[in-house]
Amino acid sequence: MTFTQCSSKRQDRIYLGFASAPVLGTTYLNFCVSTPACFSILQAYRLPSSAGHGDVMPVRVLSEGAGPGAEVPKHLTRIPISLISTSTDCSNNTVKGKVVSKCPPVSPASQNFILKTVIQEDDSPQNAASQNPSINVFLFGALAWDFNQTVNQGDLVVVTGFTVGKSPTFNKDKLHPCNLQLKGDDACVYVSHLPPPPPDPRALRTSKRRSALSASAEVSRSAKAPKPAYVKLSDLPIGPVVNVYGVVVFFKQPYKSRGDDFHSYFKITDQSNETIKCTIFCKKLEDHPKIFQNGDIVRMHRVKLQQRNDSTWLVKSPGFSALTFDGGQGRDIEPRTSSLSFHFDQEDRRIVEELRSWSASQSILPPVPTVRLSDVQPKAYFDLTCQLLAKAPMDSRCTVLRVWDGTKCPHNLQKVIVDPYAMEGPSSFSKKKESLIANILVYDNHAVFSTQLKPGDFLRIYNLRVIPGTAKVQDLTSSQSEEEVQQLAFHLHGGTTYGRGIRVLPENSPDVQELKRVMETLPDDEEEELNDSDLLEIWSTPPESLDAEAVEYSTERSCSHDVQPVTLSEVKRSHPGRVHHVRVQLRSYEPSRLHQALKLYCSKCRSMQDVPDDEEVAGLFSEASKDSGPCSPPPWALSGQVRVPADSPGSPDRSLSVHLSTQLMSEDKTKELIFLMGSTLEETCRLSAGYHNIVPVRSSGGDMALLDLSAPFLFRGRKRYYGCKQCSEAAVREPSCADGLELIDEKIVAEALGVQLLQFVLLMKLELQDATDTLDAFLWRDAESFFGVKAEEAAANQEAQNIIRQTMEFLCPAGGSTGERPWMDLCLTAYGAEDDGGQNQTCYQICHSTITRPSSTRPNANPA
DNA sequence: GATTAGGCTTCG
Repeated sequence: MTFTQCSSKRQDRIYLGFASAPVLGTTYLNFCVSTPACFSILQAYRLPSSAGHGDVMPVRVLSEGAGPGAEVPKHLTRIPISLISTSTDCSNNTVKGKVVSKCPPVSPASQNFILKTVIQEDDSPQNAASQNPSINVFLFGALAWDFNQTVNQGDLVVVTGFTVGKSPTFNKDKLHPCNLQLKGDDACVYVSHLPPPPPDPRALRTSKRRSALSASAEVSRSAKAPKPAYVKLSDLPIGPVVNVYGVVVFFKQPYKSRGDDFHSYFKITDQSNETIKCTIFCKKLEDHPKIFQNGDIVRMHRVKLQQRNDSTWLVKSPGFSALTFDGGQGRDIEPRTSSLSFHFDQEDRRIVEELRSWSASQSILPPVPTVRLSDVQPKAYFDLTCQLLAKAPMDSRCTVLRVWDGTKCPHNLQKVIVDPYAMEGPSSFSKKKESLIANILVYDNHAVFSTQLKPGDFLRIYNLRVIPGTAKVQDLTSSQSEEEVQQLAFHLHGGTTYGRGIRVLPENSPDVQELKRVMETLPDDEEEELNDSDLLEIWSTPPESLDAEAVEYSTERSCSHDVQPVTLSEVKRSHPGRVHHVRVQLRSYEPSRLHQALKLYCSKCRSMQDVPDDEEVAGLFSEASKDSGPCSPPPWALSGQVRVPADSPGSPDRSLSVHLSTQLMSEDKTKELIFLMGSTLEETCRLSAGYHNIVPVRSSGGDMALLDLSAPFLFRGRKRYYGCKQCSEAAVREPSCADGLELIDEKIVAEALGVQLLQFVLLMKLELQDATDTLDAFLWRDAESFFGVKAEEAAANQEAQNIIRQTMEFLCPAGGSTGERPWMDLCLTAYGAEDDGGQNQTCYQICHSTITRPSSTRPNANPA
């Protein structure tokens, strides 16, 4: 049996409508013959008196097709839009452009219509969207009405008889400093219509799979609504609302912005070779274009080009809607949308097919990073189409997705320890299926998004990173030998760069269909029979995701509280004074240098202090030895000399003065307790090997006194004891051992000396985590039972320290991932406490909880 | 009604 632990090496740091205007009455239409350019003329001819205009108005609408055409008078000179200024001579000039937007006519005064349209130079030398000049054109009165009836987006117009005004909206729309105003007898518009699309009997067939309701909605829509015109991306005017089609060449999945909406960022291109950035904000995720991969074709209605920061962006405007199509040639043309009602006909089909074949003939798309698990390469980034089998939150920022795509990755894959209770979906699979499963750790925003995923979902995970690493594999058959094996981990880092994200694919998507076909060739889990050896393995080994040590380490609650386990977020919401049971992982802990976890605690004044380090203590000894004036020992003491062996060969032994209790002398217990004066810390430690209790003393004004209580008042073997400065009334007194049998220990000495004994405690702050939250909890009162180690022992012996260190390393492996941290069942108490600023806060303490260790690290089982 | 964000890898 082997266990693995991932220690993947960190690499270097490594987004026209038709106004339902009141009926004006009859407009008189007069048809003329078109020029080769197929122009029609819109000219005021006559308006009924009911419209409130003069009897005769120069309105004439001339339609293309059969009949005589119209010609733009030859004496008129065309001027480029870019050269229009308020000083332009209007009488003999024309302006020609494509209608890129047409607003509904408005009627500020009753029946006095105004219509705004934007025309754009269609044949200027430059082809860039921002370069093609366009201008606002305002039409008044009956001309506005006729224009609305006759002219469509995309039509080519020539206007004459205009006046040039200053554009009040130039600052906003950046279109043109001037506008054209068409009113009065001289105003005239020549129109060249876009050819109408041929009728297509298949128009409605694409909706065959849709419900009758939506199909009928389409029919009714297409019967009533005008056909939208689409603007080529190179012709996009800045400002006006337009409709567009484009091939996606870059995209990010919609993600929650810092504002209120989801944000989609993508780029589209078309046959004009213009690439346009699109940035769409929508509250609802389903309103965003459903882009699955580069090459997809997006149709957007009611968007506008906006100029900002030296660049242009396509943004949505009111009434925005989007359809998305697979961009693959020959694939079904099935619009992706959540809208029940949308217009889609043979014209759309033609546009999609044209874009597909155009895009197939170009090299506009980046290489497809979609690979299967069988083909993954270390260090690569790739898009994975897969099925989610199970998932489990690892902590508040990480979720593991257990996925498969029916192929077997030839590399070793990272194992992840998952709490079976936290797993959504099966917590184990057959051995065969298990070998096809990849554990994908998704972080941050993706972990949040993953809460919406359900086992069984088909997913595409974008920009998944393959991280090569090594795992320590312990082969128990060869006792303690460890070998390192290469393995791969899959991470979906937080953020959206390079389109990182997760998308649920619909079941009918061709990629999912393909995936299903592969999976269907594999035997079902249930069909696999368990044989004897499998059974044996199940009995004798833990689940594969647990490592060998984890089997032996476990946490237990020893309390008798009858409460159900709760999540950390629930703990945080409850009031202080309660007991909670939680199932958590250790995210981090303080102090990282474990010796700093040792504290000295006074049970009387409840103060806590750090254990002084050796340097500080040595300083106190050296200070004390300077006060070596004459000293009269107390009457109960006998004074003498003690020889301190030299610390190195060649140097002389040193003699120090000691004082002993007369009573102990009489009992021949000379080794039990000595009062030692003038020694260094080091000498005191050396002597502590031969004397059970050593109390360092000094001379103070001729009397014998204890050292400053920052130093230990007592040395007992390797243990040192400290007193509370605040609560002690220290004086050198003879310990009383009434029966003479009592062992002299720190308590007896402390009591005799009037020292309030400080207690060794372990104090740690553990950052706990579960799927819902993190929480800082103190481990203090029950720290000794948690580790099974006395704090006093930890202060004095290496073995005890090792146990604590190993336990912490097991609970929170250095450099280890969340997946490698075991789950702990803990009992927490919540209590109110004042912080340094006197503010009330809730604190948490771990209690009644124990770690049980494997035998190899149990105290005394394996003395070093 | 405005805001959000506006690509260009990596904490885990």
